[in-house]
Amino acid sequence: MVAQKAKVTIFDVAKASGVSSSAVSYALNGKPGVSDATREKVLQEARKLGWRPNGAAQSLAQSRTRRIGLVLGYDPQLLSVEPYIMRLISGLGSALEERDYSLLIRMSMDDDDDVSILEDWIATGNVDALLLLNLEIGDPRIDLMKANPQMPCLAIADASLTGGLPTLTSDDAGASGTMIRFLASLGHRNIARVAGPEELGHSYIRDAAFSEITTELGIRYRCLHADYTPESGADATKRLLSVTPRPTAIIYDNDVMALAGESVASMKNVSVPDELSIISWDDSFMNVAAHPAITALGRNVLESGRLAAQLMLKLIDGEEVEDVQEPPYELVERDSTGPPPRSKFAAHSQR
Amino acid sequence: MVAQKAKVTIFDVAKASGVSSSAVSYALNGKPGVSDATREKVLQEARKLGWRPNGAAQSLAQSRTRRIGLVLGYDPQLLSVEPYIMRLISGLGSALEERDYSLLIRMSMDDDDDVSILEDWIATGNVDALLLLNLEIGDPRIDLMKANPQMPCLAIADASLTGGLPTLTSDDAGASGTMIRFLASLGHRNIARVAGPEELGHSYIRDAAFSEITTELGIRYRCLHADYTPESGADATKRLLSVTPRPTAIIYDNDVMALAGESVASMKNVSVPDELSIISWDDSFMNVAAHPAITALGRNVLESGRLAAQLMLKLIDGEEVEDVQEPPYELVERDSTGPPPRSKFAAHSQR
DNA sequence: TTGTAAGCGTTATCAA
DNA sequence: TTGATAACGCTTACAA
Repeated sequence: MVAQKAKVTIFDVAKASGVSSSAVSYALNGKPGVSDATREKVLQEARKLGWRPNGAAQSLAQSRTRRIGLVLGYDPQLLSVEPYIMRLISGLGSALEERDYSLLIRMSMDDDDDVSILEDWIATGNVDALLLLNLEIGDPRIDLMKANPQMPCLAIADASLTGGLPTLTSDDAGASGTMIRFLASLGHRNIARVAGPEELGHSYIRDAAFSEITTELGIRYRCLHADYTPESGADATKRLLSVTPRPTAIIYDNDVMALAGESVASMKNVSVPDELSIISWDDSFMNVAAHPAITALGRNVLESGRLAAQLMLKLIDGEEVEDVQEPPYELVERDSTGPPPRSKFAAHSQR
Repeated sequence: MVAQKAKVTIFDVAKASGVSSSAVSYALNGKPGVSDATREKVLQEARKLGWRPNGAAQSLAQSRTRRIGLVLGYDPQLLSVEPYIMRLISGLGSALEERDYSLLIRMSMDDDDDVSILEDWIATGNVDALLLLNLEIGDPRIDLMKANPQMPCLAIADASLTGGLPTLTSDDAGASGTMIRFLASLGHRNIARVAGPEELGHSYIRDAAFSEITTELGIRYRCLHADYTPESGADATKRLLSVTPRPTAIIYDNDVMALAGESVASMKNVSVPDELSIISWDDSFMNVAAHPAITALGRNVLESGRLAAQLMLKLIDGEEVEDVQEPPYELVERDSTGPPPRSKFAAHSQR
């Protein structure tokens, strides 16, 4: 009842209950091997003494830590620009909580660091499973995990990037199609995209999908790579708005760049959505707060996090895990999208 | 060199080096008690075998986990709206990394949960120190920590809320003064504030400071409490814009609400900054991306995180820690602030 | 300088 | 159903 100052161990509980430490262990863990009477007695004494299992001892004995490891790339800019990570952590955390697991986080300063932290965790047994994010093409982490198949590991990425590791796949290609077709259905035939950094795995997937689908639909498409910051988004937008014929719609790979793009349009007196449609990849409060509110491709990141946690727990339990698809993207139509300016003539009206 | 499948222990290293396990331990930990020759030999064999200390065993033997605990309130909305937490985590993580510490995170679903997670960590010894955020007035966590003085604990909050616990104080009162005086110097005599939830400790501090300072300066001040979401920010803005005489400047307690407020102004054809000045408390990419770009009160949250980490490490080392001040807020002037509309007449022009 | 052995607090095996 | 007792892998006091 009362929290004890001195640590109370199972031996204290054993003495108080008048039984051995092993009986106590069985009783406290709900395992067979003790009579109901002593079990009752032990539980009572344990509660009375305020006993709680020592984490390190438990980990040592069971080689199980009840922790899941996540290495975050140290890029304060990216980390704070992207609501994604925090939402993912929320989802992970809430699902882990249900199983009394916690999330162990370390920060890597560069890619080598990233790998060595993972190596450390694998070797020291400090976590029960690993979650891999932001895989790049030919990512060294994949080889590392293949060399250590005993460590459960889940990747969140397009399956083409994960080399056969258990994967929670994001449908970036499908989402690309959704957006292009949405714009096409509004009448747009000349669209542009302000993408994220080229070396990121999902940028690569998106790049490929966009090229393919726009070609297929006979839509003019132009892509500029930026770095997710408002400055880079504004910059790319300025360049795109000076191209002739000017694209009638721009898709931004994140919300900050979309907002920055909308600001540029406003400054240049390019009316949104009358003269220019804007879509943001990944939805957030920013899109709602903007004026006009920005149409966005949203996904339930929280649910992704929960799903990822559940899959890792399965892996830890030794179950087979098939690749699972993230909750699908959904287009949230707001006020920043509309038909292109009088289709045919738009291309001529500016020179 | 090559990663081993089977776990290699100090006994393996001992056998390979032809010495005892304790000699190995001394050698590997750089402690005196072994000759340079054997130390050399042991280090060499350890590397050859790919030995790494087992985390659980080390924790058990030293009662030291090299982990710091952080409980996050599960409010996906707040967590993702606020770049603050992610930036703080980045700062914490980077400083902890330098000392090979990691961050253990759990998610609490409500206040009771919060306390019981902390209790659990204290009792099971799963972390070496705790970081407390978002303290409320009369927060139960303070009593908990006072009842367990053996657990190092740092609070990030105004010192008036932390009941004597080691504290990294944020100067919310001072910051309030900075903003009010800035607006006053521009000529504003009628300002409003869209605040965060009333029950939050720092809202309370800000509320008090604002009332006091505006009274002192003879400035008309009105405050509406919202909940950090764009909807609530937009709502509050609408109400404030319909008050007579209309405030000539609005301060928002976070950036999302500031952006939403700016959108409302734009919709109502209230020109920013000509007719209305806007300031955001806490700076982020949103403010830069907005149009007009939003003047904001920024602070180096990353540095706060690093500072907090260093203080906790000191506490863990048993050093005394005096209360420390967070890096100061700084006003970043952008395009959303300016003098009020022809002072005297502004109040009359609307009825 | 070195090795032996006793913790650290559990879990789990094996006789009794 | 019980209670010794041996892991788990490391640190460290104490002997040699």
